[in-house]
Amino acid sequence: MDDTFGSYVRDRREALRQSDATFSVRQVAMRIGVEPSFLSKVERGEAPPPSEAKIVALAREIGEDADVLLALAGKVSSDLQEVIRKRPELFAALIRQLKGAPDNALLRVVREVRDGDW
Amino acid sequence: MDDTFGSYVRDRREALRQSDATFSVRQVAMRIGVEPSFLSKVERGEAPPPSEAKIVALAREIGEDADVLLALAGKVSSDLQEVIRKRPELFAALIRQLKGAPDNALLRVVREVRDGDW
DNA sequence: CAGAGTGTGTACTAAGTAGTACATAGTATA
DNA sequence: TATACTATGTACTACTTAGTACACACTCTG
Repeated sequence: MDDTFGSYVRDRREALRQSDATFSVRQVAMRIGVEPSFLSKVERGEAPPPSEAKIVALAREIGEDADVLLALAGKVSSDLQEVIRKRPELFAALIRQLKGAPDNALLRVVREVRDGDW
Repeated sequence: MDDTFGSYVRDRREALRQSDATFSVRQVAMRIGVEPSFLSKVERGEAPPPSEAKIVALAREIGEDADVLLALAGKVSSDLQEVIRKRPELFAALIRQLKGAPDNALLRVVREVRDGDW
Protein backbone atom coordinates (compact mmCIF):
# COMPACT_ATOMS: atom_id res chain seq x y z
CA MET A 1 0.00 0.00 0.00
CA ASP A 2 1.28 3.42 -0.95
CA ASP A 3 -0.37 5.62 1.65
CA THR A 4 0.35 9.17 0.85
CA PHE A 5 -3.36 9.63 1.42
CA GLY A 6 -3.54 8.41 4.98
CA SER A 7 -0.47 10.23 6.23
CA TYR A 8 -1.54 13.40 4.51
CA VAL A 9 -4.94 13.34 6.17
CA ARG A 10 -3.42 12.54 9.53
CA ASP A 11 -0.93 15.37 9.27
CA ARG A 12 -3.56 17.90 8.29
CA ARG A 13 -5.95 16.75 11.01
CA GLU A 14 -3.29 16.79 13.74
CA ALA A 15 -2.24 20.25 12.64
CA LEU A 16 -5.80 21.50 12.93
CA ARG A 17 -6.13 19.81 16.29
CA GLN A 18 -3.39 22.05 17.68
CA SER A 19 -5.81 24.93 17.65
CA ASP A 20 -9.12 23.08 17.72
CA ALA A 21 -9.74 20.07 19.92
CA THR A 22 -12.73 18.96 17.85
CA PHE A 23 -10.34 17.59 15.25
CA SER A 24 -9.92 14.26 17.00
CA VAL A 25 -10.30 11.01 15.08
CA ARG A 26 -13.62 10.43 16.79
CA GLN A 27 -15.16 13.78 16.07
CA VAL A 28 -13.96 14.11 12.53
CA ALA A 29 -15.10 10.55 11.86
CA MET A 30 -18.51 11.39 13.23
CA ARG A 31 -18.73 14.53 11.16
CA ILE A 32 -17.91 12.76 7.93
CA GLY A 33 -20.07 9.78 8.82
CA VAL A 34 -17.72 6.86 9.47
CA GLU A 35 -16.65 4.86 12.51
CA PRO A 36 -13.60 6.20 14.35
CA SER A 37 -11.79 2.89 14.01
CA PHE A 38 -12.23 3.07 10.28
CA LEU A 39 -10.85 6.59 9.99
CA SER A 40 -7.96 5.54 12.19
CA LYS A 41 -7.17 2.64 9.91
CA VAL A 42 -7.42 4.83 6.84
CA GLU A 43 -5.04 7.37 8.34
CA ARG A 44 -2.55 4.67 9.20
CA GLY A 45 -2.83 3.11 5.74
CA GLU A 46 -4.33 -0.09 7.07
CA ALA A 47 -7.50 0.49 5.13
CA PRO A 48 -7.68 1.86 1.60
CA PRO A 49 -9.06 5.37 1.12
CA PRO A 50 -12.83 5.51 1.63
CA SER A 51 -15.48 6.17 -0.98
CA GLU A 52 -15.60 9.34 -3.03
CA ALA A 53 -18.39 10.88 -0.94
CA LYS A 54 -16.43 10.40 2.29
CA ILE A 55 -13.28 11.81 0.73
CA VAL A 56 -15.15 14.91 -0.39
CA ALA A 57 -16.57 15.35 3.12
CA LEU A 58 -13.09 14.86 4.54
CA ALA A 59 -11.67 17.46 2.19
CA ARG A 60 -14.22 19.99 3.43
CA GLU A 61 -13.32 19.07 7.02
CA ILE A 62 -9.59 19.55 6.65
CA GLY A 63 -9.83 22.45 4.22
CA GLU A 64 -8.27 20.77 1.23
CA ASP A 65 -9.32 20.80 -2.41
CA ALA A 66 -11.54 17.80 -3.06
CA ASP A 67 -9.94 17.03 -6.43
CA VAL A 68 -6.50 17.02 -4.87
CA LEU A 69 -7.54 14.72 -2.05
CA LEU A 70 -9.30 12.42 -4.50
CA ALA A 71 -6.14 12.37 -6.60
CA LEU A 72 -4.11 11.35 -3.55
CA ALA A 73 -6.59 8.52 -3.13
CA GLY A 74 -6.01 7.48 -6.74
CA LYS A 75 -9.44 8.60 -7.84
CA VAL A 76 -10.93 11.12 -10.22
CA SER A 77 -14.10 12.95 -9.25
CA SER A 78 -17.14 11.33 -10.80
CA ASP A 79 -18.47 14.61 -12.12
CA LEU A 80 -15.29 15.09 -14.13
CA GLN A 81 -15.59 11.55 -15.39
CA GLU A 82 -19.12 12.26 -16.49
CA VAL A 83 -18.04 15.28 -18.48
CA ILE A 84 -15.48 13.12 -20.28
CA ARG A 85 -17.92 10.28 -20.85
CA LYS A 86 -20.35 12.55 -22.61
CA ARG A 87 -17.81 13.47 -25.29
CA PRO A 88 -15.09 10.84 -25.05
CA GLU A 89 -13.29 11.50 -28.32
CA LEU A 90 -12.90 15.21 -27.84
CA PHE A 91 -11.90 15.10 -24.20
CA ALA A 92 -9.61 12.11 -24.69
CA ALA A 93 -7.83 13.95 -27.49
CA LEU A 94 -7.54 17.12 -25.45
CA ILE A 95 -6.29 15.48 -22.28
CA ARG A 96 -3.77 13.29 -24.09
CA GLN A 97 -2.50 16.33 -25.90
CA LEU A 98 -2.07 18.25 -22.66
CA LYS A 99 -0.47 15.32 -20.89
CA GLY A 100 3.08 16.55 -21.33
CA ALA A 101 2.38 20.26 -21.39
CA PRO A 102 3.98 22.38 -18.67
CA ASP A 103 1.79 23.83 -15.93
CA ASN A 104 1.95 27.36 -17.25
CA ALA A 105 0.75 26.26 -20.68
CA LEU A 106 -2.18 24.53 -19.04
CA LEU A 107 -2.95 27.58 -17.03
CA ARG A 108 -2.91 29.65 -20.18
CA VAL A 109 -5.48 27.35 -21.76
CA VAL A 110 -7.64 27.49 -18.65
CA ARG A 111 -7.55 31.26 -18.71
CA GLU A 112 -8.15 31.51 -22.42
CA VAL A 113 -11.18 29.32 -22.12
CA ARG A 114 -12.47 31.31 -19.16
CA ASP A 115 -11.99 34.69 -20.80
CA GLY A 116 -12.62 33.77 -24.39
CA ASP A 117 -15.98 34.09 -26.10
CA TRP A 118 -16.80 30.42 -26.44
CA MET B 1 -29.36 -1.64 -15.89
CA ASP B 2 -29.03 0.79 -18.76
CA ASP B 3 -27.38 -1.35 -21.42
CA THR B 4 -26.49 0.79 -24.32
CA PHE B 5 -23.15 -0.99 -24.09
CA GLY B 6 -24.34 -4.54 -24.58
CA SER B 7 -26.72 -3.80 -27.43
CA TYR B 8 -24.16 -1.66 -29.14
CA VAL B 9 -21.55 -4.42 -29.02
CA ARG B 10 -24.05 -6.99 -30.17
CA ASP B 11 -25.17 -4.86 -33.11
CA ARG B 12 -21.61 -4.16 -34.22
CA ARG B 13 -20.60 -7.80 -33.88
CA GLU B 14 -23.63 -9.11 -35.76
CA ALA B 15 -23.02 -6.58 -38.51
CA LEU B 16 -19.44 -7.77 -38.87
CA ARG B 17 -20.61 -11.37 -38.85
CA GLN B 18 -22.58 -10.74 -42.05
CA SER B 19 -19.33 -10.64 -43.95
CA ASP B 20 -17.09 -12.63 -41.63
CA ALA B 21 -18.21 -15.79 -39.87
CA THR B 22 -15.43 -15.53 -37.31
CA PHE B 23 -17.45 -12.85 -35.52
CA SER B 24 -19.50 -15.33 -33.54
CA VAL B 25 -19.92 -14.92 -29.78
CA ARG B 26 -17.63 -17.89 -29.26
CA GLN B 27 -14.80 -16.72 -31.44
CA VAL B 28 -14.84 -13.09 -30.42
CA ALA B 29 -14.99 -14.16 -26.78
CA MET B 30 -11.99 -16.37 -27.30
CA ARG B 31 -10.08 -13.59 -29.04
CA ILE B 32 -10.68 -11.09 -26.25
CA GLY B 33 -10.09 -13.71 -23.57
CA VAL B 34 -13.44 -14.37 -21.91
CA GLU B 35 -15.89 -17.24 -21.80
CA PRO B 36 -18.56 -17.20 -24.53
CA SER B 37 -21.37 -17.32 -21.99
CA PHE B 38 -19.96 -14.24 -20.33
CA LEU B 39 -19.79 -12.26 -23.56
CA SER B 40 -23.32 -13.40 -24.34
CA LYS B 41 -24.54 -12.13 -21.00
CA VAL B 42 -22.71 -8.85 -21.43
CA GLU B 43 -24.25 -8.33 -24.85
CA ARG B 44 -27.72 -8.97 -23.48
CA GLY B 45 -27.14 -6.69 -20.50
CA GLU B 46 -27.36 -9.53 -18.00
CA ALA B 47 -23.83 -8.88 -16.90
CA PRO B 48 -22.31 -5.44 -16.50
CA PRO B 49 -19.60 -4.37 -18.96
CA PRO B 50 -16.32 -6.21 -18.40
CA SER B 51 -13.04 -4.80 -17.19
CA GLU B 52 -11.24 -2.00 -18.96
CA ALA B 53 -8.71 -4.34 -20.54
CA LYS B 54 -11.43 -6.54 -22.05
CA ILE B 55 -13.34 -3.51 -23.31
CA VAL B 56 -10.23 -2.20 -25.04
CA ALA B 57 -9.68 -5.60 -26.66
CA LEU B 58 -13.31 -5.65 -27.70
CA ALA B 59 -13.02 -2.19 -29.21
CA ARG B 60 -10.13 -3.37 -31.35
CA GLU B 61 -12.14 -6.41 -32.39
CA ILE B 62 -15.21 -4.50 -33.50
CA GLY B 63 -13.32 -1.53 -34.87
CA GLU B 64 -14.57 1.08 -32.42
CA ASP B 65 -12.70 3.81 -30.57
CA ALA B 66 -11.67 2.49 -27.16
CA ASP B 67 -12.54 5.73 -25.37
CA VAL B 68 -16.03 5.72 -26.88
CA LEU B 69 -16.66 2.11 -25.93
CA LEU B 70 -15.36 2.74 -22.43
CA ALA B 71 -17.67 5.74 -22.19
CA LEU B 72 -20.63 3.55 -23.17
CA ALA B 73 -19.58 1.28 -20.34
CA GLY B 74 -19.60 4.24 -17.95
CA LYS B 75 -15.84 4.23 -17.59
CA VAL B 76 -12.97 6.56 -18.32
CA SER B 77 -9.69 5.12 -19.56
CA SER B 78 -7.22 4.72 -16.72
CA ASP B 79 -4.45 6.49 -18.62
CA LEU B 80 -6.63 9.61 -18.88
CA GLN B 81 -7.40 9.35 -15.20
CA GLU B 82 -3.72 9.19 -14.44
CA VAL B 83 -3.06 12.37 -16.37
CA ILE B 84 -5.73 14.13 -14.33
CA ARG B 85 -4.51 12.68 -11.04
CA LYS B 86 -1.05 14.07 -11.60
CA ARG B 87 -2.31 17.65 -11.79
CA PRO B 88 -5.78 17.57 -10.30
CA GLU B 89 -6.35 21.29 -9.81
CA LEU B 90 -5.40 22.31 -13.30
CA PHE B 91 -7.22 19.54 -15.11
CA ALA B 92 -10.28 19.80 -12.88
CA ALA B 93 -10.49 23.50 -13.61
CA LEU B 94 -10.04 22.97 -17.33
CA ILE B 95 -12.55 20.17 -17.66
CA ARG B 96 -15.20 21.91 -15.58
CA GLN B 97 -14.74 25.00 -17.67
CA LEU B 98 -15.16 23.06 -20.88
CA LYS B 99 -18.14 21.14 -19.58
CA GLY B 100 -20.73 23.32 -21.27
CA ALA B 101 -18.67 24.39 -24.26
CA PRO B 102 -19.97 23.42 -27.69
CA ASP B 103 -18.13 20.76 -29.67
CA ASN B 104 -16.61 23.20 -32.12
CA ALA B 105 -15.14 25.28 -29.30
CA LEU B 106 -13.56 22.14 -27.87
CA LEU B 107 -12.21 21.20 -31.24
CA ARG B 108 -10.70 24.63 -31.57
CA VAL B 109 -8.88 24.20 -28.28
CA VAL B 110 -7.66 20.76 -29.31
CA ARG B 111 -6.31 22.17 -32.54
CA GLU B 112 -4.78 25.20 -30.90
CA VAL B 113 -2.97 23.01 -28.44
CA ARG B 114 -1.80 20.69 -31.19
CA ASP B 115 -0.55 23.45 -33.45
CA GLY B 116 0.56 25.95 -30.85
CA ASP B 117 4.10 26.19 -29.54
CA TRP B 118 3.47 24.89 -26.05
C1' DC C 1 -28.14 -38.44 -39.46
C1' DA C 2 -23.56 -37.43 -37.36
C1' DG C 3 -20.82 -33.76 -36.07
C1' DA C 4 -19.52 -29.06 -35.82
C1' DG C 5 -20.66 -24.77 -34.59
C1' DT C 6 -24.11 -21.57 -32.51
C1' DG C 7 -26.09 -18.97 -28.50
C1' DT C 8 -27.63 -19.38 -23.78
C1' DG C 9 -28.96 -21.01 -18.77
C1' DT C 10 -27.33 -22.40 -14.24
C1' DA C 11 -24.18 -22.64 -10.72
C1' DC C 12 -20.29 -21.33 -8.66
C1' DT C 13 -16.18 -18.49 -6.87
C1' DA C 14 -12.07 -15.64 -5.57
C1' DA C 15 -10.82 -11.18 -4.64
C1' DG C 16 -11.73 -6.60 -3.60
C1' DT C 17 -14.66 -2.67 -1.52
C1' DA C 18 -16.41 -0.32 2.19
C1' DG C 19 -17.28 -0.46 5.89
C1' DT C 20 -19.54 -1.77 11.34
C1' DA C 21 -19.27 -3.41 16.16
C1' DC C 22 -17.06 -4.08 20.10
C1' DA C 23 -13.26 -4.36 23.32
C1' DT C 24 -9.15 -2.55 25.14
C1' DA C 25 -5.72 0.60 26.86
C1' DG C 26 -3.84 4.94 27.47
C1' DT C 27 -4.36 10.08 28.81
C1' DA C 28 -6.15 14.26 30.72
C1' DT C 29 -8.96 16.59 33.98
C1' DA C 30 -11.90 17.78 37.69
C1' DT D 1 -9.02 8.79 41.95
C1' DA D 2 -13.11 8.46 39.26
C1' DT D 3 -14.79 9.65 34.73
C1' DA D 4 -14.49 10.85 30.31
C1' DC D 5 -12.48 11.23 26.30
C1' DT D 6 -8.71 9.51 23.27
C1' DA D 7 -6.75 6.22 19.84
C1' DT D 8 -6.34 1.71 18.36
C1' DG D 9 -6.82 -3.58 17.65
C1' DT D 10 -9.61 -7.55 16.35
C1' DA D 11 -13.30 -9.67 14.26
C1' DC D 12 -16.90 -9.79 11.33
C1' DT D 13 -20.05 -8.82 7.24
C1' DA D 14 -22.71 -7.43 3.15
C1' DC D 15 -22.06 -6.07 -1.45
C1' DT D 16 -19.76 -5.74 -5.79
C1' DT D 17 -16.57 -7.08 -9.44
C1' DA D 18 -15.21 -9.96 -12.80
C1' DG D 19 -15.44 -13.47 -14.19
C1' DT D 20 -15.18 -19.51 -14.98
C1' DA D 21 -17.08 -24.18 -15.80
C1' DC D 22 -20.18 -26.90 -17.79
C1' DA D 23 -24.30 -28.49 -19.75
C1' DC D 24 -28.08 -27.77 -22.84
C1' DA D 25 -30.74 -27.12 -27.09
C1' DC D 26 -30.86 -25.51 -31.72
C1' DT D 27 -29.29 -25.31 -36.63
C1' DC D 28 -26.70 -26.09 -40.60
C1' DT D 29 -23.78 -28.99 -43.56
C1' DG D 30 -21.56 -32.97 -45.63
